[in-house]
Amino acid sequence: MLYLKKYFTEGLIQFTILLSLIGVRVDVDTYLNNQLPPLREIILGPSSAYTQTQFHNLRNTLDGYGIHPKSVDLDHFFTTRRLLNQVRQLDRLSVPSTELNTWLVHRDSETVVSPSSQSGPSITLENGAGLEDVNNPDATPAMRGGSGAPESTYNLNAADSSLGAVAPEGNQEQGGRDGNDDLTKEDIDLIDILWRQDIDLGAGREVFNYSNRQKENEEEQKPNPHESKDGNEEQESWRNGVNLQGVQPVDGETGESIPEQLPGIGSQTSLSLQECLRLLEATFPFGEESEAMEVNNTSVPTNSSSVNGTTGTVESNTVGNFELSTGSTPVNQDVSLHQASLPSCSQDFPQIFNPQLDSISITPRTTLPRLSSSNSSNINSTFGTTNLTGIFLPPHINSSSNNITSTPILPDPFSTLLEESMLDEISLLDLAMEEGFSQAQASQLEDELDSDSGLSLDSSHSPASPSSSETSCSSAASSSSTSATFSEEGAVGYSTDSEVTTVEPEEGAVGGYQPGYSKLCRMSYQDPSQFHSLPHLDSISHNHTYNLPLSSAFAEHPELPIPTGKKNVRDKHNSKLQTHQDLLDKHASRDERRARAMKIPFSNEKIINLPVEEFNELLAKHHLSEPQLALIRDIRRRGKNKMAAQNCRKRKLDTIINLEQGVHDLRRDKARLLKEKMEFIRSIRQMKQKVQSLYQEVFSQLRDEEGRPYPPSEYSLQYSADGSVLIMPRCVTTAEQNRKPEKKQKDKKK
DNA sequence: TTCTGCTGTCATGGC
DNA sequence: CTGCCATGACAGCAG
Repeated sequence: MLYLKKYFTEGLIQFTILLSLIGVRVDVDTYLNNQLPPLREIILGPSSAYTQTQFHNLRNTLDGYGIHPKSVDLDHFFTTRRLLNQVRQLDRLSVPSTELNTWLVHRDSETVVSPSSQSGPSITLENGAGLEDVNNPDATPAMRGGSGAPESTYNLNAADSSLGAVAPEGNQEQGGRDGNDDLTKEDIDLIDILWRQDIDLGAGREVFNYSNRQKENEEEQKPNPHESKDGNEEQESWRNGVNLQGVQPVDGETGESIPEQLPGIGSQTSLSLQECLRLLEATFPFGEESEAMEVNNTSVPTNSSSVNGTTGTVESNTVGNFELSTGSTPVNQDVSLHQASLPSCSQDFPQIFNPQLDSISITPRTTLPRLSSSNSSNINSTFGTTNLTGIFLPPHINSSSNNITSTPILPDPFSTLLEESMLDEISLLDLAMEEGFSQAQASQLEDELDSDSGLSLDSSHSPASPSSSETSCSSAASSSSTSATFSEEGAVGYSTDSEVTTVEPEEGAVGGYQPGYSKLCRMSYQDPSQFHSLPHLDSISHNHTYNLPLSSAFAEHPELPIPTGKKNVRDKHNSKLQTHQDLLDKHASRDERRARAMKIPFSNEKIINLPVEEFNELLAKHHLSEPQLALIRDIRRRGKNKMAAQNCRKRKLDTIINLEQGVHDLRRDKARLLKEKMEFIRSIRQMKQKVQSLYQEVFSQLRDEEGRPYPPSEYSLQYSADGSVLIMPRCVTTAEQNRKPEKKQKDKKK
């Protein structure tokens, strides 16, 4: 059965790891508690029968933060709950599951199964018990468990029971189990928020690494449950040794020793870690006692030492929360799972628990300490919770909790949470904006594509970019294997047409079908491949009347086949061309036929494109009648006007395209500016947050002549221009905002 | 048949 | 004044 469990558990773990890798959070807690009794049975073992009640108990404990029903702290508890709910409502942060999380789960399950785990609890219990007794005189007998074992022991049992380990003391679990779910989620949210906040505040990654190292150390340190059974004394001695060392946790980032004030947060976390480790060891007896003694000597002593040194017996020590050393502060005694779950608040928490802090601004802080105190009584439940949380919490949470000591600055947690939520909103806005921007870009791209399909084609021919148009046209002309001779004509307006015209023989008799070529140029823009298919020109339906040398030539030499026939020879669509030529002739004939009718001796092309001087010479050469001259002038006028109209239309298109481009650029700039704006807003908020935290910190440390803290409701800090900070009554501040109060002035360096 | 786009043409104005 | 160009407006044609 054990093997089956092990394999099954391993499979689940692997599956969970995969899920975590792809970002899916696996709420094992839920499944274990509610959904899969068989699974739980398999993983946790037959002892899970106990666990149900234990889970209930645990849940209760979590909800109540381990507060005894009769405890006066229930008020605080509800307050905390309310605040937490509010925070949750502000922003629900989904905690991503990670590998670490999965492993923790696995370990727990294994631990439960393994008989050693059962024995293990006793060991831990002893350690914790001693501490617990000392620290938590408040603990009710019921909480401690019917066994009468020390609280620590009880806690351990509870934790184990939560895991499915045998927990004969049902009483203990009552406090803790039920609340686990809710608290765990809340804690997760808080932890995640705080963790992010730490990151935002610049907490070094090494901090987390440090915590991780501690975790690992703890894992390694954790002797096998079996051994722990027998070696409870060893652990205690180990811890004692740690205490003797008096090593304080060191901020991984700053290298400074971390204040020991941290309440039970760390302890809780550590407890969960230890339990997890212990369970893991139980499952996978990789950890040798010797290896654990090495690890303990190194990492463990650091945290616990400080604790013991101050308070003498701190749950955290018992729990093995090395990171959080609360020894010096009386708060140390208060250990709450919540706080334990709260990751990166380490530095702030001292402030939080600092009684000097003004109640107004630090309402959350006050609540938290209270919670911790209340929890102190229900350490057992806390531990149970811790197990769940620690096990199921995402790795970063754990790391963050471990890192609490190392985190540099932690402002008011709730304000931080609020700030974070706001920041998240901003980030969401940013994302939305970015998305909008991307969408806008996409739409613009679509527009551009559309314009390319339509306008841009023309744009290439636009007068504004005559070069391009010309180039394209020239390319088209070149593709048509004709050398541009239009220069001879003295190109006018768009070279496109003129160049195209050059395709024809100089006389232009052979089909100076300019419009068609212009169209060709456009088509070439649309699809360059069409350059090779010049014959398509023949298929151009539009008839462009007068400059058509074709028609003129045809008119002049009716007997000759239509000049376009040259191209048509290559063309496969002769019949089509024939029809088209008919149409061309038909349409072109208007001025052409007139010219024919009037016996005009030269082509319309010359009439239109020749420079004025040459044109006049041409006219002078031939003795033309007045009607002929009038017709020629009309032809020239219309021809030029036609080109002018084409140029004009091209310019229009080009203008439109330019405007579109300008709109695109403006939109892009707008999006960029908005993004920058949001970034500035975010940075400003962060600065405000920091300033607020500093304000609170400074204010909380201020004392009057009698050493009493200033009530924040009556006094406030004012910043002077020279950088000094003044504390002055609020009434004065409000009434005499502009006047510099000469009241109490205390320079605060900051 | 209607709509739309393209083209040619005319009228006008400016240079 | 003439020539050229630009442009709006209109009409015709074709898809």
